[in-house]
Amino acid sequence: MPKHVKEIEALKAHLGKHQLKYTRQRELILEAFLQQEHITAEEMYHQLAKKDPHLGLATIYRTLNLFCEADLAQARHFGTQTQYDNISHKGHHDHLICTDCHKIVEFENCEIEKLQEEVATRNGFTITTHRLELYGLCSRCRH
Amino acid sequence: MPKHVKEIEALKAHLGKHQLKYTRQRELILEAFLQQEHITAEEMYHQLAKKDPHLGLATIYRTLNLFCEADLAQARHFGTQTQYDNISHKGHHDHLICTDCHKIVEFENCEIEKLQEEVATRNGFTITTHRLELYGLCSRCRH
DNA sequence: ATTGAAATTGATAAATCGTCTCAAGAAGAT
DNA sequence: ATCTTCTTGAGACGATTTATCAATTTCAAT
Repeated sequence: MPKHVKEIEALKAHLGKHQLKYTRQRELILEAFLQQEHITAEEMYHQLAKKDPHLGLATIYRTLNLFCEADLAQARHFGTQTQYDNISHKGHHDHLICTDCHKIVEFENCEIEKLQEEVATRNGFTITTHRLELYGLCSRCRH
Repeated sequence: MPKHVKEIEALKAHLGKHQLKYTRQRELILEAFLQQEHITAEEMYHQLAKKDPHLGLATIYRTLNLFCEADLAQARHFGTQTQYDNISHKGHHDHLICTDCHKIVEFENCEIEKLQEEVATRNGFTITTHRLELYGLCSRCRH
Protein backbone atom coordinates (compact mmCIF):
# COMPACT_ATOMS: atom_id res chain seq x y z
CA MET A 1 0.00 0.00 0.00
CA PRO A 2 2.57 2.66 0.92
CA LYS A 3 4.75 3.88 -1.90
CA HIS A 4 8.15 3.78 -0.31
CA VAL A 5 8.40 0.20 0.84
CA LYS A 6 12.17 0.10 0.65
CA GLU A 7 12.63 3.11 2.90
CA ILE A 8 10.00 1.93 5.33
CA GLU A 9 11.88 -1.33 5.63
CA ALA A 10 15.12 0.56 6.16
CA LEU A 11 13.52 2.55 8.93
CA LYS A 12 12.06 -0.55 10.53
CA ALA A 13 15.46 -2.20 10.42
CA HIS A 14 16.98 0.76 12.22
CA LEU A 15 14.18 0.83 14.76
CA GLY A 16 14.51 -2.87 15.46
CA LYS A 17 18.24 -2.59 15.93
CA HIS A 18 17.80 0.11 18.56
CA GLN A 19 14.71 -1.10 20.41
CA LEU A 20 12.59 1.67 19.00
CA LYS A 21 9.00 1.42 17.88
CA TYR A 22 7.21 1.89 14.61
CA THR A 23 4.51 4.44 15.25
CA ARG A 24 1.75 6.03 13.24
CA GLN A 25 3.54 9.41 13.50
CA ARG A 26 6.83 8.03 12.23
CA GLU A 27 5.18 6.46 9.22
CA LEU A 28 3.25 9.64 8.50
CA ILE A 29 6.35 11.80 8.71
CA LEU A 30 8.41 9.38 6.64
CA GLU A 31 5.82 9.31 3.86
CA ALA A 32 5.73 13.08 3.75
CA PHE A 33 9.50 13.38 3.97
CA LEU A 34 10.17 11.00 1.09
CA GLN A 35 8.13 13.14 -1.24
CA GLN A 36 10.48 16.08 -0.71
CA GLU A 37 13.99 16.74 -1.80
CA HIS A 38 14.58 18.73 1.37
CA ILE A 39 12.37 20.30 3.98
CA THR A 40 12.52 22.12 7.31
CA ALA A 41 10.73 20.93 10.44
CA GLU A 42 8.53 23.99 10.40
CA GLU A 43 7.47 23.41 6.79
CA MET A 44 6.59 19.83 7.54
CA TYR A 45 4.67 20.91 10.61
CA HIS A 46 2.38 23.08 8.53
CA GLN A 47 2.16 20.56 5.75
CA LEU A 48 1.06 17.75 8.05
CA ALA A 49 -1.30 19.89 10.10
CA LYS A 50 -4.03 18.98 7.62
CA LYS A 51 -3.56 15.25 8.00
CA ASP A 52 -3.04 15.29 11.77
CA PRO A 53 -3.71 18.57 13.54
CA HIS A 54 -2.41 17.19 16.81
CA LEU A 55 1.02 16.21 15.54
CA GLY A 56 3.51 18.15 17.63
CA LEU A 57 6.47 20.11 16.34
CA ALA A 58 8.77 18.37 18.80
CA THR A 59 7.79 15.03 17.34
CA ILE A 60 8.73 16.24 13.89
CA TYR A 61 12.13 17.39 15.07
CA ARG A 62 12.68 14.12 16.91
CA THR A 63 11.62 12.09 13.93
CA LEU A 64 13.70 13.97 11.39
CA ASN A 65 16.71 13.55 13.63
CA LEU A 66 15.88 9.87 13.84
CA PHE A 67 15.89 9.71 10.05
CA CYS A 68 19.38 11.19 10.09
CA GLU A 69 20.54 8.43 12.38
CA ALA A 70 18.92 5.88 10.12
CA ASP A 71 20.75 7.37 7.11
CA LEU A 72 17.53 8.36 5.40
CA ALA A 73 18.09 12.06 5.91
CA GLN A 74 20.93 14.48 6.31
CA ALA A 75 20.73 17.72 8.26
CA ARG A 76 22.13 20.84 6.72
CA HIS A 77 22.31 24.08 8.67
CA PHE A 78 21.80 27.19 6.63
CA GLY A 79 20.87 30.63 7.80
CA THR A 80 18.98 30.20 11.03
CA GLN A 81 17.17 27.01 10.05
CA THR A 82 17.98 23.36 9.53
CA GLN A 83 17.19 21.71 6.24
CA TYR A 84 16.65 17.96 6.22
CA ASP A 85 17.78 16.51 2.91
CA ASN A 86 16.30 13.33 1.52
CA ILE A 87 19.24 11.11 0.67
CA SER A 88 17.52 7.76 0.61
CA HIS A 89 16.24 7.16 -2.88
CA LYS A 90 17.64 9.93 -5.06
CA GLY A 91 21.25 10.11 -6.05
CA HIS A 92 23.07 12.13 -3.48
CA HIS A 93 23.42 15.69 -4.66
CA ASP A 94 25.78 18.37 -3.45
CA HIS A 95 25.30 22.10 -3.11
CA LEU A 96 26.67 25.35 -4.42
CA ILE A 97 25.61 28.04 -2.00
CA CYS A 98 25.70 31.78 -2.62
CA THR A 99 26.69 33.46 0.60
CA ASP A 100 25.10 36.70 -0.50
CA CYS A 101 21.62 35.90 -1.84
CA HIS A 102 21.44 32.39 -0.36
CA LYS A 103 20.68 30.84 -3.71
CA ILE A 104 21.35 27.11 -3.74
CA VAL A 105 22.32 25.18 -6.86
CA GLU A 106 22.34 21.41 -6.69
CA PHE A 107 24.84 19.37 -8.61
CA GLU A 108 26.20 15.89 -8.95
CA ASN A 109 29.69 14.99 -10.05
CA CYS A 110 30.78 11.39 -10.51
CA GLU A 111 34.45 12.23 -10.79
CA ILE A 112 34.46 13.92 -7.42
CA GLU A 113 32.64 10.96 -5.93
CA LYS A 114 35.18 8.61 -7.40
CA LEU A 115 38.04 10.61 -5.89
CA GLN A 116 36.26 10.60 -2.57
CA GLU A 117 36.11 6.82 -2.71
CA GLU A 118 39.84 6.72 -3.42
CA VAL A 119 40.63 8.94 -0.46
CA ALA A 120 38.44 6.79 1.75
CA THR A 121 39.97 3.53 0.59
CA ARG A 122 43.46 4.91 1.08
CA ASN A 123 42.52 5.62 4.70
CA GLY A 124 40.75 2.32 5.29
CA PHE A 125 37.27 3.85 5.34
CA THR A 126 34.05 2.63 3.75
CA ILE A 127 31.88 5.62 2.89
CA THR A 128 28.16 5.45 3.54
CA THR A 129 27.35 9.07 2.84
CA HIS A 130 28.99 12.43 2.37
CA ARG A 131 28.43 16.14 2.40
CA LEU A 132 29.95 18.61 -0.01
CA GLU A 133 29.08 22.28 0.08
CA LEU A 134 30.77 24.96 -1.99
CA TYR A 135 30.34 28.48 -0.69
CA GLY A 136 30.84 31.57 -2.76
CA LEU A 137 29.16 34.19 -4.86
CA CYS A 138 26.81 33.47 -7.73
CA SER A 139 27.17 35.39 -10.98
CA ARG A 140 24.60 38.01 -10.02
CA CYS A 141 26.01 38.74 -6.58
CA ARG A 142 29.56 39.05 -7.87
CA HIS A 143 28.35 42.27 -9.65
CA MET B 1 54.19 46.19 15.80
CA PRO B 2 51.12 44.34 14.44
CA LYS B 3 51.95 41.34 12.31
CA HIS B 4 49.23 41.49 9.68
CA VAL B 5 49.83 44.86 8.10
CA LYS B 6 48.22 43.90 4.80
CA GLU B 7 44.95 42.82 6.38
CA ILE B 8 44.88 45.81 8.69
CA GLU B 9 45.20 48.05 5.67
CA ALA B 10 42.42 46.17 3.91
CA LEU B 11 40.18 46.67 6.93
CA LYS B 12 41.03 50.36 7.15
CA ALA B 13 40.23 50.74 3.47
CA HIS B 14 36.82 49.18 4.00
CA LEU B 15 36.17 51.30 7.08
CA GLY B 16 37.13 54.48 5.28
CA LYS B 17 34.89 53.65 2.37
CA HIS B 18 31.88 53.23 4.65
CA GLN B 19 32.42 56.00 7.19
CA LEU B 20 33.30 53.55 9.92
CA LYS B 21 35.95 53.94 12.57
CA TYR B 22 39.08 52.07 13.44
CA THR B 23 38.74 51.10 17.07
CA ARG B 24 40.86 49.34 19.63
CA GLN B 25 38.34 46.46 19.71
CA ARG B 26 38.39 45.99 15.95
CA GLU B 27 42.14 45.83 15.88
CA LEU B 28 42.21 43.40 18.79
CA ILE B 29 39.65 41.10 17.19
CA LEU B 30 41.33 41.24 13.79
CA GLU B 31 44.71 40.28 15.25
CA ALA B 32 43.16 37.32 17.03
CA PHE B 33 41.11 36.31 14.01
CA LEU B 34 44.04 36.26 11.61
CA GLN B 35 45.84 33.72 13.74
CA GLN B 36 43.05 31.18 13.21
CA GLU B 37 41.91 29.14 10.28
CA HIS B 38 38.35 29.40 11.55
CA ILE B 39 36.71 30.35 14.79
CA THR B 40 33.31 30.90 16.37
CA ALA B 41 32.28 34.09 18.11
CA GLU B 42 32.01 32.23 21.39
CA GLU B 43 35.51 30.80 21.10
CA MET B 44 36.93 34.21 20.38
CA TYR B 45 35.01 35.64 23.31
CA HIS B 46 36.73 33.29 25.72
CA GLN B 47 40.07 33.65 24.03
CA LEU B 48 40.03 37.43 24.25
CA ALA B 49 38.63 37.56 27.77
CA LYS B 50 42.20 37.47 29.05
CA LYS B 51 43.33 40.47 27.02
CA ASP B 52 40.17 42.50 27.56
CA PRO B 53 37.67 41.17 30.11
CA HIS B 54 35.18 43.87 29.20
CA LEU B 55 34.97 43.03 25.52
CA GLY B 56 31.34 42.16 24.80
CA LEU B 57 30.09 39.18 22.85
CA ALA B 58 27.88 41.41 20.74
CA THR B 59 30.93 43.38 19.68
CA ILE B 60 32.61 40.19 18.54
CA TYR B 61 29.61 39.18 16.47
CA ARG B 62 29.37 42.66 14.99
CA THR B 63 33.04 42.74 14.20
CA LEU B 64 33.19 39.27 12.64
CA ASN B 65 30.24 40.21 10.45
CA LEU B 66 32.09 43.37 9.54
CA PHE B 67 35.06 41.24 8.48
CA CYS B 68 32.73 39.28 6.21
CA GLU B 69 31.64 42.50 4.55
CA ALA B 70 35.26 43.52 4.17
CA ASP B 71 36.04 40.14 2.57
CA LEU B 72 38.46 39.13 5.28
CA ALA B 73 36.16 36.44 6.67
CA GLN B 74 33.54 34.04 5.46
CA ALA B 75 30.64 32.88 7.61
CA ARG B 76 29.72 29.23 7.47
CA HIS B 77 26.99 27.54 9.46
CA PHE B 78 28.37 24.45 11.10
CA GLY B 79 26.26 22.40 13.45
CA THR B 80 24.31 24.89 15.49
CA GLN B 81 27.03 27.51 15.40
CA THR B 82 28.50 29.90 12.88
CA GLN B 83 32.12 29.43 11.93
CA TYR B 84 34.02 32.43 10.65
CA ASP B 85 36.63 31.27 8.17
CA ASN B 86 39.82 33.19 7.62
CA ILE B 87 39.84 33.76 3.89
CA SER B 88 43.54 34.57 3.70
CA HIS B 89 44.29 31.16 5.16
CA LYS B 90 44.73 28.68 2.38
CA GLY B 91 45.33 25.05 3.31
CA HIS B 92 41.74 24.01 3.67
CA HIS B 93 41.46 20.50 4.96
CA ASP B 94 38.53 18.10 4.68
CA HIS B 95 37.35 15.30 6.93
CA LEU B 96 36.77 11.58 6.96
CA ILE B 97 34.46 10.77 9.85
CA CYS B 98 33.75 7.34 11.31
CA THR B 99 30.09 7.16 12.24
CA ASP B 100 30.78 4.42 14.75
CA CYS B 101 33.81 5.45 16.82
CA HIS B 102 33.74 9.12 15.74
CA LYS B 103 37.33 9.06 14.65
CA ILE B 104 38.19 11.99 12.37
CA VAL B 105 40.90 11.87 9.72
CA GLU B 106 41.89 15.08 7.95
CA PHE B 107 42.93 15.06 4.33
CA GLU B 108 43.62 17.34 1.43
CA ASN B 109 43.08 16.51 -2.21
CA CYS B 110 44.02 18.92 -4.97
CA GLU B 111 42.22 16.97 -7.67
CA ILE B 112 38.93 17.22 -5.82
CA GLU B 113 39.47 20.93 -5.31
CA LYS B 114 40.15 21.37 -8.99
CA LEU B 115 36.92 19.60 -9.89
CA GLN B 116 35.07 21.76 -7.40
CA GLU B 117 36.35 24.84 -9.18
CA GLU B 118 35.15 23.43 -12.48
CA VAL B 119 31.68 22.78 -11.15
CA ALA B 120 31.55 26.28 -9.70
CA THR B 121 32.72 27.93 -12.89
CA ARG B 122 30.21 25.95 -14.92
CA ASN B 123 27.47 27.39 -12.71
CA GLY B 124 28.80 30.93 -12.63
CA PHE B 125 29.99 30.75 -9.03
CA THR B 126 33.20 31.99 -7.49
CA ILE B 127 34.11 29.79 -4.54
CA THR B 128 35.47 31.38 -1.42
CA THR B 129 35.37 28.32 0.81
CA HIS B 130 33.98 24.84 0.97
CA ARG B 131 33.20 21.95 3.22
CA LEU B 132 33.65 18.28 2.43
CA GLU B 133 32.88 15.54 4.89
CA LEU B 134 32.93 11.82 4.14
CA TYR B 135 30.95 9.68 6.56
CA GLY B 136 31.47 5.96 6.94
CA LEU B 137 33.18 3.24 8.89
CA CYS B 138 36.88 3.12 9.62
CA SER B 139 38.78 -0.14 9.19
CA ARG B 140 38.42 -1.13 12.83
CA CYS B 141 34.69 -0.45 13.07
CA ARG B 142 33.86 -2.28 9.86
CA HIS B 143 34.37 -5.60 11.66
C1' DA C 1 -7.39 -10.79 23.60
C1' DT C 2 -5.07 -9.02 27.90
C1' DT C 3 -1.37 -7.52 30.31
C1' DG C 4 2.65 -4.90 31.42
C1' DA C 5 7.20 -2.99 30.60
C1' DA C 6 9.30 0.23 27.75
C1' DA C 7 9.15 3.67 24.25
C1' DT C 8 6.63 7.65 22.31
C1' DT C 9 3.86 11.51 22.19
C1' DG C 10 2.16 16.40 22.74
C1' DA C 11 2.44 20.56 25.26
C1' DT C 12 5.30 23.61 26.94
C1' DA C 13 9.42 25.11 29.45
C1' DA C 14 14.04 25.94 28.73
C1' DA C 15 18.29 26.38 26.30
C1' DT C 16 20.94 28.13 22.47
C1' DC C 17 22.55 31.37 19.27
C1' DG C 18 22.65 35.62 17.23
C1' DT C 19 20.72 40.37 16.71
C1' DC C 20 18.65 44.63 18.49
C1' DT C 21 18.28 48.57 21.70
C1' DC C 22 20.11 52.38 23.93
C1' DA C 23 22.71 55.21 27.07
C1' DA C 24 27.51 56.15 27.74
C1' DG C 25 31.98 56.47 25.73
C1' DA C 26 35.47 56.89 21.86
C1' DA C 27 37.04 58.42 17.20
C1' DG C 28 38.19 61.74 14.06
C1' DA C 29 37.26 65.98 11.42
C1' DT C 30 37.14 70.88 12.01
C1' DA D 1 39.20 71.48 22.37
C1' DT D 2 34.80 70.88 20.38
C1' DC D 3 31.26 68.57 18.09
C1' DT D 4 29.22 65.18 15.38
C1' DT D 5 28.94 60.55 14.39
C1' DC D 6 30.04 55.91 15.21
C1' DT D 7 30.92 52.25 18.53
C1' DT D 8 30.59 49.87 22.61
C1' DG D 9 28.81 46.88 26.47
C1' DA D 10 25.04 45.02 28.81
C1' DG D 11 21.09 42.99 28.64
C1' DA D 12 16.55 42.35 26.35
C1' DC D 13 14.71 40.05 22.63
C1' DG D 14 13.44 36.77 18.73
C1' DA D 15 13.93 32.53 16.33
C1' DT D 16 15.02 27.82 16.36
C1' DT D 17 15.75 23.54 18.56
C1' DT D 18 15.96 20.48 22.56
C1' DA D 19 14.55 18.82 27.28
C1' DT D 20 10.96 17.61 30.54
C1' DC D 21 7.19 14.86 31.98
C1' DA D 22 2.63 12.92 32.52
C1' DA D 23 -0.40 10.43 29.57
C1' DT D 24 -0.67 7.31 25.79
C1' DT D 25 0.78 3.77 22.53
C1' DT D 26 3.46 -0.13 21.01
C1' DC D 27 4.63 -4.84 21.16
C1' DA D 28 6.09 -9.00 23.18
C1' DA D 29 4.66 -12.30 26.50
C1' DT D 30 1.20 -14.28 28.33
